[in-house]
Order: sequence, then C-alpha cells, then structure tokens
Amino acid sequence: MQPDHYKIEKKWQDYWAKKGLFRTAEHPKKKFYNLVMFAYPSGDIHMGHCKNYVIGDVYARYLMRKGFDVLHPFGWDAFGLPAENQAIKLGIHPEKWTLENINTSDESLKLLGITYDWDREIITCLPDYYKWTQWMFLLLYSRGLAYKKEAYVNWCPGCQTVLANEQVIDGVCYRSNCKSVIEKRKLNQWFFKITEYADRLLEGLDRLDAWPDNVKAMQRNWIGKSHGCDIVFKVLGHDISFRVFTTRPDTIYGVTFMSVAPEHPAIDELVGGTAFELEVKQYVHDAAKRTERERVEKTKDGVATGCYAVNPVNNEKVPIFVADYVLPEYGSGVVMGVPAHDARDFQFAKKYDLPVRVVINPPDSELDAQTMEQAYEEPGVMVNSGEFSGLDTVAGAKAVADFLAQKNAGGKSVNYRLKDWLISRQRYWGAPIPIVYCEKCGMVPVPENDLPVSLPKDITDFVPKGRSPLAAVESFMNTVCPSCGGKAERDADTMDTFVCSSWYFLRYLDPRNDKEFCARERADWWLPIDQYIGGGSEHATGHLIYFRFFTKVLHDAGYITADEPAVNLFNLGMVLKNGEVMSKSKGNAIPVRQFVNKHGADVARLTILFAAPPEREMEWSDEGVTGAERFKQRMYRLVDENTAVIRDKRPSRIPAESEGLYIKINQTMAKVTSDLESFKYNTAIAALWELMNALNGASKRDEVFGYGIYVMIHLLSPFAPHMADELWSRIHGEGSLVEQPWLEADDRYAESKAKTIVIQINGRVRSHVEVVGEISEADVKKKALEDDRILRHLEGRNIKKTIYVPDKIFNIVVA
RNA sequence: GCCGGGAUGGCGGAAUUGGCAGACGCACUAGGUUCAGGACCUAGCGCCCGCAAGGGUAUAGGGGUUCAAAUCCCCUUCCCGGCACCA
Repeated sequence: MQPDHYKIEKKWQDYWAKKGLFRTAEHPKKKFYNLVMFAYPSGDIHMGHCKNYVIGDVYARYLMRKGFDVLHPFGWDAFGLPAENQAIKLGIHPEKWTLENINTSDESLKLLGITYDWDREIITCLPDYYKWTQWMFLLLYSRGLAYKKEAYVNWCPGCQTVLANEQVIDGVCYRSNCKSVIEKRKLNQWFFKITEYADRLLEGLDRLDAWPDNVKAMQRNWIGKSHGCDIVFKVLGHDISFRVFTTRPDTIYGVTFMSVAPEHPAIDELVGGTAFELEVKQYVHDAAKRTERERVEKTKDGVATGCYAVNPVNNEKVPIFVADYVLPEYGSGVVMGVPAHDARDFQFAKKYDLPVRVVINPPDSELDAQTMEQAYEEPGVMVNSGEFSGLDTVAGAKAVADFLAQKNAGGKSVNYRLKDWLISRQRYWGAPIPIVYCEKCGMVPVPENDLPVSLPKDITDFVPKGRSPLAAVESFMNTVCPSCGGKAERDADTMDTFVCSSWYFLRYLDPRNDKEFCARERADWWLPIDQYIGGGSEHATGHLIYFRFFTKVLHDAGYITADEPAVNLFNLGMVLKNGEVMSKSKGNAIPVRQFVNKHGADVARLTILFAAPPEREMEWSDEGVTGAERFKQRMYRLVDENTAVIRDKRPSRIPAESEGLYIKINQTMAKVTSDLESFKYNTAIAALWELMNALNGASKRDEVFGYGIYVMIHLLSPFAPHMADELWSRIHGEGSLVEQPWLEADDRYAESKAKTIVIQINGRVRSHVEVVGEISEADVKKKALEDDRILRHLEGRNIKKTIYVPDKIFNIVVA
C-alpha cells in the first residue's frame, strides 16, 4: 500500500539524468537564468539549507514547462576558514576536508531531485576556478582599483587575520564560531577601491525595482552618502591646514574648538618637541590599545595640543584637541567642534569648560548658551553669524558653502560611510594574491599566462601566527621576478572569500573555458540573472554589494554588457528549529539524508513549501510532515482508485452537476500558475489541497472528475516531481512531465457563473442571494426585500439608501 | 536615535484597486471503522449567550475617514532585522 519512495524517486531521478532533461541549452532562444546562492560546504546539508534549493527548483521546473531555456546551476564557495580550523584540529588537509564535504553534500542534494545542470558545477577552491579569481584581481589592479596601503585595519585575534569592514558586526568578528572582539592594527594590506563606485552603486539601486526594499535600504544605509561642505582651517604657526567635512556649515560661527583623531598623521608635526608632546603621545598610545567598542562606550575625552586653528569665516582662533571620538576613517579625521549644535561636541565642551556659542535658534524661540542642557541639533535660523545672520539652515548652509568656495577655503562636498574593501587575509585556505615583490622592480603583478598562482599542497602547519601560513613555505614564497628575472618573493596573503563569490555567477555561463573567465557571447546570452534567490538579508551589505561592484567593473572594462548582475532578487527566510536557526553547531539540524530516507524527497519538499511563505522564517515542525505525508497518500489513492476514468483531455461536455467541479479545476489551474510566478508556494499547495478535497467529494466519477485528476497530477509536478511523474506513468503518460508543456486553464470556466451576492444592513451581513448570469440592481433589491431575514431587520426602520457593488454586495443603510 | 519589516483562532498561516475575516493544513472534540500502526471516513471547531434557529462580539491598543476597514489616515504599545560617536 505504502508507495516505496526510495525506489520511485530513484527511478525518476535516473530517468531525468539519462534523458539529460536539466542540461542547459547550448544556444538559448528564450533564456532564463535562475540562480540560487551557492553554498559553503560545511559538512552535509540539512533541511535548513534545502529550503533555498527546493524553492529555486520549483521555479525552475515551472519555467522549463513554460518553454524557457533555463540555466539553473549549483556550486560551492569552497575557500574559507572552517576548513583550515578543521585542519588544525583534526590534522586533515583543508582541501581533502572541503572536497569530501562537497561530495557528501552533492549526494544529498541529488536525493532531492533538484533540476541542477550538474555539468556546470563549480568549486571555487580548485585551480581552474581560482585562476580566474586571480585574473579578476589583476584586472582590478590594472584599472587602479586594487591598491596596497598601510592602514589601521580590523584584526580578529581569534581568526588571526584582518577582516573587511563588512565582517565586523558590533565590534565583533562576524563568524558565529568566533565572535572575538576586533582590534585595530596598522598593517600594509590590499584594498579594492569600491568607494570609487559608491555613487553608481547607490544610483543603480533606483533601477532595481524588483529587489526587496529592505535590501536596498540596507545598501543605501551602508553606502551612507551625505551631502555637506568642506571647510579649511589653517593651523597657526604650522604649515598645515585641515580640511574638515561638516553637514552643518550653517553652524560655522559656533566653532569653539577642533578635534583630531588620535591616528591623524599630523599629530607629530603639531606637538613634536613641545610641552604637550608627552601627554598627547600617551593619549594616542592609550587610544590605540582600545577596541573600537571600548572607544564608543567610554565618555568623550581628549587632550590639548597647544595648537590653534583659524576659523576661515571670522578669523577666530580655536584650540585643537586630540580626541578619540573622532573617527580616523571618516571625512578627514578632523572635526570642527560646535558645542551648541552637536551632542558630542556639547559633551566634550562641558567636560573641558569650552565656550558654548549659540548660532542657530529654533524657529520660534531663543536658546541661551548659559542654561542649555543639551545641544540643539534641529534646523533653525542663523544668529551671531555676521552677514549670514537671519538665514535659515538650508539657505545658510548654501551661502556659507558658496562663501568658502569663493575664498578658496572649502565648499560643497559629499562624503560616504562606505570604505574601501580590505581583501587581504593572513590565512592559507584562499586564493593567493598574484603579486610578487622584486628587490629591483618592486611590486610586480603576475602575468596572466603564469596564472594560476597555485596554493602549495605540501603544508602541514596551519596554525595562525599573525601572518599567513604561506609565509613559511619557502618553495611558494621564493620566485623570480616576471619583469627582470631576478630574485623575488610572493605575497603571502590570500584573498577574502567574498572575492571568489563576487563573480561566480559568470563562471556558470562557461565553466570549463580555460582561455577566458567566460566567453563574451555567453555573457551576452545569459546575463543578467533573471532571478536570484538568496538565503536571507545578512548578505545585503556584503556579497550583494560586492557582486554588484564586480559587475560594474567588468562592464566598464568591456567584458560584459550588463552593469547590474541580477534583475530580480528574492530573499528567503531561514528555517528555525525550537526557535533557533537550524544549524549543525546548534545541534538542531535534520540532515537531508536522514529525512529523505524516512519520508522521501517529495514529502520533504511539500513540508517546506507548505509551512510558510518562502520569504518568511519557518519553524520546522513534525506536524507539518504529517500533513505532507497525508497529502501524498491521498493523492496516490485518488489516482490508483480511479485510473479507469482519468482523462487527459478537457471533457467534451460538462454535465450540470459537474459544472461546479469543472470550474474549481480551472480556478485551481489559474491560481497555481499565478502563485508559481510570484513565489506564493504555500497558497499554491493550499489550492491543490482544495482541489483534492473537491475531487474526493465529487458526486459523480465522470469525465470532469477524470480530467480533474489529470490536472492535479500536472499541477503537482513542480512541487513534488517524483510523485507527479510516477502518477503520470500510472495513467499511461509518456516520459516525464518536465517534457510536457504547462497546462493552461479554460478561461470560459475560470470564473463561477453562479454568484452569491451578500446582503448587508448597515454593513453587517444578514443574508445571501444566489444568482445566475446577469442581474440588475433592481432585481437584487427586489430579491433582498423579499428575504425574511432581511425583512426582520428592516422592521420599523426607514431605508435611507442602498449601495450595490455588482455581483458582490448589496448594502441597505437604515436610519 | 535613524531606516526597514511585522502583530489575524490552540498552532503554521489565508484574505490588500476597502466588499461574507479565519481559505488550506496541523492540533483538538464527538461518532464510525479498523483495532499492528504517526491508518481511514463523517461531523464540529475564534470568543460570548443559546438545545437550536439566531444574536452579540472579534484582526496588538486607541481615535478617524467610509454605506462598508485586517486592508486607508493619525496616535500608542510590543516584536524582528539593519545602521549608529559618520561630524
């Protein structure tokens, strides 16, 4: 009785593979690039992972049946720290560990019957992939977008490597197994100049209509464009001036001090050899030891330099402090202190008894510097501001900026929160940076022909020591200069894995090409990604910005036409178990293999799809499994018990008693189709349940009924493909439903002809009128006023008016 | 603090150009059937009153617009996510 899901699912997976049904078209005519984010191979996959894959697969299967040439690939983001940490812990080589995980995971994935074109699988840690990651680096280098600089960078003491800004969350390492408090270290590191693309990344968002608003908002936030004004302050007695960024040039007359970040390079010059030197140096030293978090949490303080700056609008001299609330990386690392109109400056001024000068009054009152207890930061009217007094914030800001521009002391400017992307990592398991350092020629890029720069495999010591383990591998480090042939050394660092994932979507288009990362014509055929399906918004300010950046760079360099990688983005909600994200480390993961062995892939798929809308988080529950299991049983029974009457054609005539069922069948076709297009898979399955219930309750087992079962099998196929193909074969269908066109509804019957018009009195439902065909308002009214239930409520009351919404509602308003 | 998203039965969730709130599933209750089952069938199932017919009430809370509000507007509370010493 119980269908053997193992045998059935295997049978159909073999058939699909044998017929090559999921092989991508060589020359797509009607292309659709359907991409789910690739994955890190952390072991074996569990039900939490497979939500993404199942949802992507339902869509792919639907598109195939709609006649699209679908590209639906999968691959592995295979470099990264966990492999190295396992190597340290267990003594397994990272490559071995990673490739074994990939093998295991591939097997599990195949159990789910996903329509991947496995011939296009990519693995980023293999040389034929990372060769092109290195090529990308060289492209950026040649375009001046990759550069090395000494800077204060985020150092994770746990991972013993630097991290990008995007990888520091609340001052702590982003890796859930690490969470170390990040330190600042001054190091010479590689950066990608993503800031040069800040404006285009921002402006591009306006055209990404089909991206979720929250992701776009997060990216805008992250880029953090702010309009303001630069103001140049000369330093008295030194040949230095500070170009300060402010969003409030209208408060310029309120400046009573200046603050410089402790990391500012001019500090030596300001205090060297003075009485202030010792104290300032001590302060700078202390600040350097603090983590970013400690700096934020402590009260604002600073130390005087004994130097003074000149305010360019009124030539006033103001003292210069060193203060660690000033961020070295934002603006120029110097701020003007306006205590009356900035909360931080106010705090600072109170602490050191610096003057507070009101230069902005609220629109309808006056501030008093003596008594005010907090800064007034709202817009207002300029006062005590010389010729600018009387202007409001907006006009004043513009006037001050114009004035400064004219005086050559600043002017309108723009600042970004976004910083350049730090890509060096002091770790082994990543793509080596293709740069050598020659004693004579200096820094030299590895020529394209010499790529890849291969990771040495004969290495056993992965223990981090603050520099890349590669630095100790002499055979790797020692090389010759490509330029002069002399002695040279390689860069010991590897690239952030986010570099690998910034371009992977291009490699799928031409995965075995050893001449180019991707042939131009293939890029033109397939790009942009028509539907990108992502695993949650945690990628919003990381991967999803980086891959847009890479796309724009490749576009500018003439390699691809597209300048945005993905038209549609769909963000999925995570799978929770007992209120926590399902993961192996939390111990609440249900391995795909274990589940599929017990229940089969189709039940796994139905459980996931029906539990919640795809974009929402779903709590895994065994009750959901019960429902899916039951659905499967009933479906099999429905088909097996009625094989003789099932018909693959629309009924030749529709008997009156079956018209309702026929309408239901067509409505379900329309509903499931539209739900498939908009990722509402939970309601699509609800509609299938409804149709099944209707079929089970059908009064006559006639042609309409037989056709209904046929439709049911068809509609089920994107969701539970093995079962659908099996049932299809039991009713003598040929091959797989993947090879069949999508069924379209009979429009003549997509709407019910019998209508129920709701009769309301004062907006409350009191009765219903059944009508067939057209009916006039007068007739509805007549019927309503004949209705006992209506009459009862009308007794003794006057009808004030009536409202009729055709075919829907008749509302009687009474006094 | 700023930005984004939410709040609907015992539970997951339906319903959005404003038009029958609670589709569908799960759980539960009663009856049947089978009793080896996490099997099957029928009926019921927001809450309150009622044997029932029926009536009242109900979409976080409060106000408003409307013949009609889960849906639109204003205020409040709470929850989730992001950003935050960004000058």
